[in-house]
Amino acid sequence: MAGKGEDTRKRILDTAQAMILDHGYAGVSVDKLIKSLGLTKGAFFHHFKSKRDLARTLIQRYSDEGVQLFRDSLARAQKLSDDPLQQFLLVIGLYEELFEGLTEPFPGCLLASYVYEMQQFDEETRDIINVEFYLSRKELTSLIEQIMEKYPPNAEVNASSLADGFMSLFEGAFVLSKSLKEADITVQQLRHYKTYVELLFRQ
Amino acid sequence: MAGKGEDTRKRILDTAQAMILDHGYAGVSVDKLIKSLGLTKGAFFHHFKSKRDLARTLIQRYSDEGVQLFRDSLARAQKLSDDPLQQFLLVIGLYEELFEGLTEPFPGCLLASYVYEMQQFDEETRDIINVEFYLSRKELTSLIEQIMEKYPPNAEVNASSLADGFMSLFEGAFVLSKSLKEADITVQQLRHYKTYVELLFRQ
DNA sequence: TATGAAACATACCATCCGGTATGTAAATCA
DNA sequence: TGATTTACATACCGGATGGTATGTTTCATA
Repeated sequence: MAGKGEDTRKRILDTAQAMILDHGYAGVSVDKLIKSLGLTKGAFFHHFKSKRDLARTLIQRYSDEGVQLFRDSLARAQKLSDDPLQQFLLVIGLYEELFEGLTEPFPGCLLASYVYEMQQFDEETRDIINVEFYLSRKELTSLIEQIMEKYPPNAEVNASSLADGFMSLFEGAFVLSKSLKEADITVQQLRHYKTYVELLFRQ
Repeated sequence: MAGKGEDTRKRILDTAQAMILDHGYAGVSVDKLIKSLGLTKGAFFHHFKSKRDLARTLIQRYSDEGVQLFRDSLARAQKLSDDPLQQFLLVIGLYEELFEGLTEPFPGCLLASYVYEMQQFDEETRDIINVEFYLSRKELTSLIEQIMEKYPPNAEVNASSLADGFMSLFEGAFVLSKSLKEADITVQQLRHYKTYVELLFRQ
């Protein structure tokens, strides 16, 4: 059971994240944030000791959710197949499902938003972003290496850069999607990535 | 011959662009900008009637340069080959060359930087970004359609989403590159894209 | 060499910014 | 029930912000 305090804290985080993806971190003042929440400064600084504290908490939450989503997806895929290639294709399919239903463009990636304002943040906050990308790369690379051992690729490719390609896909698709206001760009790029993997490892 | 005024104007634009890619648009105050340039407010507001004016001028210049680069690359490729597939592969190769020599990560794409602060800008500025993506997509799609007519693809793909993939590649690679401070991510992703195109259209 | 415009510099302003100090109602619990 | 903590609200502060008004210097040109 979440108390009222935790509920308000979550409301602040959710609203802040949505606003930051549209205005940027520096573009979201504490005043504007609390006004759109119907709160006061007292409330905000009760839950977060500074704006930097909010920024750090926010990106940590976002990063944790991202890692969790990937691990859950992989776990589901591993239950459905023992073959690493099939597992990877299933994971891609699960991400497709996530973005298939959207009528509006995905609001964007908070990591990318931070990356383009990197100097606004302290080292601890910047490190959270780094760790997220390193961790995702590591786990994805491990899966792709299993695939490459079993299926010799039809072109000279490198496992970790193929993993980077998967992460990069979302970052790129989100930017185009946000600007062009087209909801289906991410799904289309996921399908291209899936096709690429199939063409690479198909005998 | 550029007078001293035009030179200062260019210096402001160049410095502003570099700073915005690190701090975000809202994170670069006019004060900080002129301080790092060794100028005064009088100088800045002589060259730009407002900060918004700087933002608009900056993104227009960046967009124009991007379109120009693509058209130049395509023109060079067309001189080297009559085949649309070879032309596309050559264009990708030319972009590879551009990013091959870098020792530091590419500072990022100003369009993406703006996209993640979209609400900071007026409609005219937002439109410049839109037009850039639409135009690039259109010209790239046209080339890919020529390829598809001549070479039936080995998988069911769509020309415009494949074009989106090329633009998306840079946006994604820049984000990873900036965060991980690895200079070669963009080149690696360009090589993957080239491999994908080859696998798609190879008989 | 006089003149006007371009290219800056200086001083100032209203507003907004993150942050603090203090107060208070409500929930928790010994 | 009394004491303490949690969860807010109010009022205020010093500094930064974008922008303006008013200079001064440089420089081409007539």
